[in-house]
Amino acid sequence: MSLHVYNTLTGKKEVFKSIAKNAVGMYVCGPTVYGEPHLGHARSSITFDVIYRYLTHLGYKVRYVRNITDVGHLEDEHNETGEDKIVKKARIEQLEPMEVAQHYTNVYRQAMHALNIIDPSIEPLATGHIPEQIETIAKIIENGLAYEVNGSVYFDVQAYVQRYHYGQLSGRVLEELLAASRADLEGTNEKKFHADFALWKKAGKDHLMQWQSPWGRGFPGWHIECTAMSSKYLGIPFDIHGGGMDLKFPHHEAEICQSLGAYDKPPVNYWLHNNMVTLNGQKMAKSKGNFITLNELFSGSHSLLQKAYSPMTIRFFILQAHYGSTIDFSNESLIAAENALTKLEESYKVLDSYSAAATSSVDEETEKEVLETVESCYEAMNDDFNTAKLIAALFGFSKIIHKLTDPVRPVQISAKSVEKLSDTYRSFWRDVLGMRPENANSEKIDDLLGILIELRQQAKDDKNYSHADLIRQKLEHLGIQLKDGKDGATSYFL
RNA sequence: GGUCUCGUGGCCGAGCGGCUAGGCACCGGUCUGCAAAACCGUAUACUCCGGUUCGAAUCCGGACGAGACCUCCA
Repeated sequence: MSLHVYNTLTGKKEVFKSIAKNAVGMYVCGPTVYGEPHLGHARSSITFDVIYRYLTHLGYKVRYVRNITDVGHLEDEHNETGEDKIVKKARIEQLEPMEVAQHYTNVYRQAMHALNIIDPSIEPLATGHIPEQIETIAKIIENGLAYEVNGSVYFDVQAYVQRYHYGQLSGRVLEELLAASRADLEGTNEKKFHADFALWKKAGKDHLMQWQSPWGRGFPGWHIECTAMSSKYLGIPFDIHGGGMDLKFPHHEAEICQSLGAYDKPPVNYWLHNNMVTLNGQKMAKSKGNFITLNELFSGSHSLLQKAYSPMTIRFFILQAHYGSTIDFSNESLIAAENALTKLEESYKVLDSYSAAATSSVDEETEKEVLETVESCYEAMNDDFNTAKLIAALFGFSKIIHKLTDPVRPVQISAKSVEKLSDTYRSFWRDVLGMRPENANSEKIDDLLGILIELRQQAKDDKNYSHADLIRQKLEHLGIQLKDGKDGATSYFL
């Protein structure tokens, strides 16, 4: 089966076909850097990280662009007191707006690295592309699809619908937008039509982030940066545009308008949207104040957290569900994820140190299982990046590995099959799912535990089991687990 | 109010018309000084009511429930 993706634009699973034969252009909406990154950000970045990794695994050369929105945009566009979010944060924290943006950009990047997310090929900043945005806006005006009022520029939706189909992505129709109109809020509005959206906003004197433009001093509208930057680095149209579900409307709908408005071409062939992380069934969001930041998860410092959860646990937790479904946060499911992750990680280590004994007897049944499981790994990922199914397949591998290394009656398979199993497991576990071992044990710890294991062994030899158990128990309290193997050797797990 | 999505066993979560998803937890067994791990085995499902079909968790209609978007949001 070839790669199929669920295209939110058409609402269907489609065969994925890239524009260039062996290359893919992918753009994903990154964060607005005015606050701590939370679980929701992790979901989006992990989703597209795995998509990026899998496309690369399939042999595509991927140019992956993920922006940083470092202009805060308005808290409330309809209200004159609407304040730029980054500017507001800067006022509260008594910093330069760019200090705020820089700080949260740094925090975001650190968290991404902790989650083993590969850096995008290009990570453009909105403020670094003001000329490009102005240029794009000018093109739209030139094409008669935007108008200037009082130093601000708005997209002319009414003119747009004369030429193009509006609401393709969000399924919204203009009549609906009219019906939902907040006419009562529009007293001071400059827009000709309430569905029009800002491309450029005039800045007041005390607005801290502002730039010179053909329309006077101001700052760009929220949606235009993605159009300007994606077209600059990926061309038009490009292959994949990703982001959270909540961005479908108005943000992505506006991007389609802007792209058609400026270039007469739709921006992208495949729209992919990840679903939300919920907390007690409610969307986790900054604006709702019910979010848990990534650093809180890593350290366990949040009243809702029973314990700290490692970055890989978070990553695994998210990958256990398909990206298109919501996932509900709970301590129970995080702990379950932690246990499951440990199992797969241990099987991986066992396999890593396994070498097939030279033998002529080969278990046909197991041989077949290996091939089938390899197959199901690809099937899972080709089916719209179904990581939940992939993980189920990896547990299949785990079972096979334990059969091979059974201390009593190990099953034999051919060296070729072992290699196949090993390569596939490594590819999918490490390269595609991006799971990395977390406890790089320092040599000192290894030596120290070696001493304790030796002392315990002496106690065991003397049949002083209470002493032996005491050592094991005390280590257990420190989170170190001792396991006595069949061969008499003891191993430890942090 | 409008648009849309979803409702699976104790918990999480695949499934898109017939064939064991998987994980976590639980229980029984093998192994072990005891644990742990591993292995073998048992159990627990498809919100409700109609319909289509030889056959439905899966398709259609309805009810109830939950959520998302319609303002900034991953």
